[in-house]
Amino acid sequence: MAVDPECPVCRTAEIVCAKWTLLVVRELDEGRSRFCELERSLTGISPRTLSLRLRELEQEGIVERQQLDELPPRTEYALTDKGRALLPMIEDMRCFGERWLDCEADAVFSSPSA
Amino acid sequence: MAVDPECPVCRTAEIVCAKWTLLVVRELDEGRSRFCELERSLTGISPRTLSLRLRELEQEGIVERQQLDELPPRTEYALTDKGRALLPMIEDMRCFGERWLDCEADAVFSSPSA
DNA sequence: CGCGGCACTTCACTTGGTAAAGTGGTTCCG
DNA sequence: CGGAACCACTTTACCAAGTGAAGTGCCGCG
Repeated sequence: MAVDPECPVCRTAEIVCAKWTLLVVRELDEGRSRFCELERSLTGISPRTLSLRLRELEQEGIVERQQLDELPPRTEYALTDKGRALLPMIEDMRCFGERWLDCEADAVFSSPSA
Repeated sequence: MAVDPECPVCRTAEIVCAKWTLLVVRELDEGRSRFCELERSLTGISPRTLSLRLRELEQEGIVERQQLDELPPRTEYALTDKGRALLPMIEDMRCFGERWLDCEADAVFSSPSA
């Protein structure tokens, strides 16, 4: 590719700048969630992309996949500590958006998680 | 696209997640710079992409273009206040990279290929 | 037994970034 | 004075990543 693989900013950017990544992290911060739940919250994401993203994030150790073997078998996803370490960026982005972009400051999404 | 245009995180993500954006912002934080200088610092960027990115960032009010009409006419780019408001994110990303990715903490740029 | 949900995958298409080359202006050098 | 080189890009052709729509295999439900 071209950007320095030694550079922490570049490396982080490659992870978090993939489309939807930050949004799934934010969604998962609200609590563990299943594929179809994420699909519903992230309106517009294609299942293919969600699947890819989840897999990448799992590989990176940012989310944890848990196969509950109930019947029918459910799959749940949750943030790891590493994943939670991304939250400050999301917070910064929210601040930036609220201050500099004309966003509804409170249209964060549904749910101010208790 | 699909992501909520009201959501400050989504809006900000759309801007900063375009490839190279954060890197040009970081570069510009070092001081105003010219096209070819940026081209050299951001090893691997194509002039087309740099041109596009600079234009977008200018439109967003994140960088300022200054045509000095010396001869030959030089063009300089610099961060605006809005642009500087992105720096905390970059800082967060550096922290994340240093803590969670195996990056040389100080190899910010040129690899010390001794 | 057919319908619907879940967790995906496959396919065809569009969009965004890339590499390589080109453009039109300038100054530098012999 | 001619040619090489620099600057700030643009143009072209190409490729990879994301999209929308549909499909798959598995299950449980009425």
